[in-house]
Amino acid sequence: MRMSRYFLPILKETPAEAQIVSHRLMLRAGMIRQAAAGIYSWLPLGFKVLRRLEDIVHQEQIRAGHNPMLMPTLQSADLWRESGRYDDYGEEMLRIKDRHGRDLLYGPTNEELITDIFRNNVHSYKDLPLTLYHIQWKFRDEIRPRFGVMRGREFFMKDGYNFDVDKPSAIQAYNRHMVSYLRTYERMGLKAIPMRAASGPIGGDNTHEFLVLADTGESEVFYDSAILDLKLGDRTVDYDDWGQCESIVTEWTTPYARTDETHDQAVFENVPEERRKTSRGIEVGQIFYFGTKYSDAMNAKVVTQDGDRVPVHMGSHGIGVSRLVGAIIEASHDDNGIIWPEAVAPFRVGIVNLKQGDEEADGACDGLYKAAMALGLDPLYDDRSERAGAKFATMDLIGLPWRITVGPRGLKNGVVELTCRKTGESEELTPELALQRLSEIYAGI
RNA sequence: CGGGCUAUAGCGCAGUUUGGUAGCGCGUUCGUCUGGGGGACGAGAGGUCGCAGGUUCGAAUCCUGCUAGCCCGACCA
Repeated sequence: MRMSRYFLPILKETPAEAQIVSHRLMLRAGMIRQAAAGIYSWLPLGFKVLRRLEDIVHQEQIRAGHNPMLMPTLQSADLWRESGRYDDYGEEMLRIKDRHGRDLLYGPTNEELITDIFRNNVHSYKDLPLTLYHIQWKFRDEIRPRFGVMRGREFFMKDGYNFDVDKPSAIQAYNRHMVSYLRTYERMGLKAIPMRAASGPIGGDNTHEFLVLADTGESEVFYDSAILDLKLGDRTVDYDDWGQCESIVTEWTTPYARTDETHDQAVFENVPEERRKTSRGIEVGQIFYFGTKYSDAMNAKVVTQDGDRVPVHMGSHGIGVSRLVGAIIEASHDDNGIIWPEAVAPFRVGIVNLKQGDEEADGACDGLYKAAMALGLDPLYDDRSERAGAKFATMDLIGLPWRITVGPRGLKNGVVELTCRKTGESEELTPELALQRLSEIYAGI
């Protein structure tokens, strides 16, 4: 993309309403604009990041054998009356009437709808296990939305639901989800720690939250620092292998890691003192096993091998995709702006032309730009007639992981400069070598 | 929902106390000079002062009502 044709309304000054760093940077970098309290438009740069995250979530869910689908944002109140949650959910649920006076709601989650789909179409144990998920906009009418996309009213979320014939296989689904989530966050360049959680309004006993450590996090967290060293890396996971999933879950849930809701100081003190850490965390996902809560209420039953009709065991699992955009920025930025992990960067490389209008510089940049596109490097070429300082400041603000700087001084010697946003380190290379280097970096991502 | 606060040009703000017809910085447009970390000079454009009503010769300024947004708390992925 050429910046001269890109819609990138960056702000030099910080808008008054933004309090935390991710909100400030998302506004300044032209990623979002507020439409109403807690409701945002995603401008091209923000939308690109959102899509990158969505893609990663889909890939990892499909890899785990889960079925992508799409449910509507608006739901009929009737199903929620059936589960009893129409009254339980309270003011957070946005209630709407259609022209016929029928009660609708903007879905804050989808247990009822998915259970309805399930009970109408699945009747036998032979169709299990089954996990359905979608990535869709949700709405919770928070009393006080704040912190930009971190706590908006409208948010983009992956929510998935597993259906199993009994508890052991539902626990395998739980484990499978934990592993797939660990992979998902790791691919995004994030350290998200599974922590034992309280179950909240969805219900159930078996639940973990995934938290990204950041000073601005909403939860206080207590953990054994040994958990930070755990990595899936390039381990291959067979999601049908119950033993393997269980051992990975055991590995990740053995070190102490809890939020303030479930924290137990006595247990925590068994952790060696030097590894005992307290911090704040942003919740970016949660998994639940809640048994037959909804299948009982909504009569979702399957026939077992023995011919019995039993309520199906369920769990639900969520990843806050739009919130992750903010969480990643909270965890990865400096005074100059955002620092995107390579896997989620909106563009993989920025090309800065230091002397727009100079025949040699323009020519070199055009060549680099086309070659980078051909290599799939998705470059953003700053071809504006701005001065060097303004172009650098823009690139730093929007946080592309790599920058190629092209100017007359280097071109005299046949080189351009490749700079890493994160470390600030630069290297002079021929344009060909710079592209080759980037291809290698991105080959594994 | 309780407490506090704000609303003036695209953004950040001053002006409101003491009423006299709106200003600064950034951005933006045009021109010239520039050209490796938000450059300089010159000339422009841009505002029903959140909305409605009232007081007054006259309201951004005073009064009443409303709306929207922000912060703290409770709540929350």
